[in-house]
Amino acid sequence: MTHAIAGANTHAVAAAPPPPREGSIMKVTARQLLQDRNRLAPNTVAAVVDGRTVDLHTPLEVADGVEVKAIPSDDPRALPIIRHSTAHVMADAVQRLFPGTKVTIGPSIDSGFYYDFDRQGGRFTDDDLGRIEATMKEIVAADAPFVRGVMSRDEARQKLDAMGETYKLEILDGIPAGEDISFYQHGAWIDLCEGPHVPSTKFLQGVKLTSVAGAYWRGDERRPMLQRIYGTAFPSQKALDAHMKQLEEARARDHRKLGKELKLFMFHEWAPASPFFLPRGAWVYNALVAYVREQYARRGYAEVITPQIFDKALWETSGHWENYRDNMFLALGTDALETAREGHGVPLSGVFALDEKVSTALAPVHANYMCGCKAMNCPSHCLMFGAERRSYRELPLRLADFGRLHRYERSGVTHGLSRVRTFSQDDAHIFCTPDQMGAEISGFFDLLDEVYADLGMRDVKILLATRPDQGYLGSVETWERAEQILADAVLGKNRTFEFAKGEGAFYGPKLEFHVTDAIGRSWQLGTIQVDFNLPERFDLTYVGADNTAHRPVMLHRAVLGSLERFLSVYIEHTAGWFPAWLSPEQVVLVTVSDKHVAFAEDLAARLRVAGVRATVDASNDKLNAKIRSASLLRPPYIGVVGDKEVEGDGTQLRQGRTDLGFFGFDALVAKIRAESVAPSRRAPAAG
RNA sequence: GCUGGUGUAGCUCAAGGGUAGAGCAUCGGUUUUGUAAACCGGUGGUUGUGGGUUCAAUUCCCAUCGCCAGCUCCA
Repeated sequence: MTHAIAGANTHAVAAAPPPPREGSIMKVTARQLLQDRNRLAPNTVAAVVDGRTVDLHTPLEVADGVEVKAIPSDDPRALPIIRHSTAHVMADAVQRLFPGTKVTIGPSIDSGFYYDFDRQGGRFTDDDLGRIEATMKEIVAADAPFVRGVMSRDEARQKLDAMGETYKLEILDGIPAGEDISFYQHGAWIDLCEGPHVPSTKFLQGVKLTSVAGAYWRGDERRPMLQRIYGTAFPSQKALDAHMKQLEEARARDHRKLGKELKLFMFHEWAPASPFFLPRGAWVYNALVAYVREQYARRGYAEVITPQIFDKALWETSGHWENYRDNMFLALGTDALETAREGHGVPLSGVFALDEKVSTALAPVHANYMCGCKAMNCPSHCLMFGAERRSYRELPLRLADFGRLHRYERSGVTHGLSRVRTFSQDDAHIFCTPDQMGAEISGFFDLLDEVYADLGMRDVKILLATRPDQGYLGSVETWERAEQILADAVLGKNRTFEFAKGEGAFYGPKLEFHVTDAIGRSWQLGTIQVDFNLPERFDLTYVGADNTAHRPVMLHRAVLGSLERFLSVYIEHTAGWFPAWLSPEQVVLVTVSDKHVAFAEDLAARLRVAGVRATVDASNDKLNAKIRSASLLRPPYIGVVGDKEVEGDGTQLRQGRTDLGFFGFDALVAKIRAESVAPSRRAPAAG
């Protein structure tokens, strides 16, 4: 029982010893430093000492006169501390309510915190969450101070053993020799923990448990499944309320919900994770492709069209067979299927992913018959490059491809449009000389900046994803060279980047471009990857000015990435309110009464001839109802047509809930036509 | 793939061992409307699919598929 444990531990968690002084170096806590300077405020959660964020409990070795700043509870740096402490309070509550439950780890995360528990035989229900939350509130109200203590390794082991905390024992064994083995206690509850923590439980206002889910011990699917409880915490109830509102906003923008409501796309269980684009969605999709094509036309790209299904030999050459086979759909002819069926009696459909059973059944046909649906365009482009004798004068050769790709994604990972099994990308491969790489990457930055600006995506953040630990092609030296080129290109554009260690593709390092959407969430969209490997594998060469063969470099790049995934981001970014240049309809005309229908139909027809996408709602609903039902599809403009508008040959225009006033036919055409192209393509305003 | 949840009309949701109901949408009619929901009436379901238990299953059990959350994965 928790209380018995705490009783036994009272001595172990003693106050820290008085600070030893060694010359000008002393060992003191941030609390002492702040007190000495009279800067400890009632709302101080932690401190910044020497540039490091530390809690008030942990003894530090600092020099005399070190700089110390208090962190108040509403400082962003306090948030992870508050959340981590809240995780402790939750674990306390769980062990009070469910004795025998073992604790494991409970970190703070971006959206809050979680704690993983091993609860024998039991799972936590929503009711349990309510009870846990209530108990947590009691613990918070008790205003119990957090106390830090240090034990020897043997003491710690005995203690955890007595508590039956087997997972904590495993964590203890992982703590390197020489490091302090610290425990934190609040009230009667104690936990092996390195901190940091808030001074007392009263700092944990605005606490909310959000969900429960399974999670593997140490993220390893071979190890026990634990019960993870997620929650979030803020310095105040008010801040929590704001956060809950933000979540609600995100739910309201969920592209799966909007996709249905706005009739953009659908799914069917006979093609799992494969979107069907309905006419409105297909319009947006095609408009995006048209926009990118226009960009390509001005930037020297050439678009190609390539096959869907290839002999296994292609994938063996490219390395996908070895590195990516489990994610590929295989396609077989009837004869191969018959061979497999006869040999093994395994029922097969025409297209499927490779699992062990199927793999065994197919063993006899692998050699000759196996084909793969393309999961990437690059190998095709290599074949195209290699099909002719290439001159250095042709480089850089930029081959763009909107080809449809199929990737087998495991059933649990698919998600709306953002993770699907079939999609196409605004994909292109640039074949160039090593000398041209810098200029090509630089040119790509220009393209990227213009596209993101046109789409209203801000705050482009760049990550450099480096060589994975294993399963990569080529030599370490080649990788390092490529990583250097990418880093130099970013710096050459006066931009900064962060490393994403080990996150590179198996064939090369990449830059990832992350943008922030309208409600502050970050998404990876674009990427550019250096690849020395595929040209090697496909033995691609060009004839240089010196009349000898040289190996080209390949750059893989995409601006929007998967168009499907981009649409999911863009729908949520705009909440379904597409700008006129990307909206399936630009103006919906609603009539005041059916006297006006004939005029409205005529006006809409003339608008369409003039290049404006206009429709008419001629139903016999009242005007209010028509405006409402038109609004549900979120068109950029709605135009009201009544007697006055028939008279003036135009419409009373509204945008959302705003009345824009009367627009005659010519003015309306001029306005909407001007907005029918991407912002970067519009004529600059006169004057 | 794993853990848990879930699947009822086109959509959002009720009900429930004795073959299901609302609102909206759709259809028909009345109304002729001035800036976010007029009124009346009708149609619409093998309750995801396949087995099992039972006199009886949509309800209980098993399997399977889809979806949702999380884990793992994301070339």
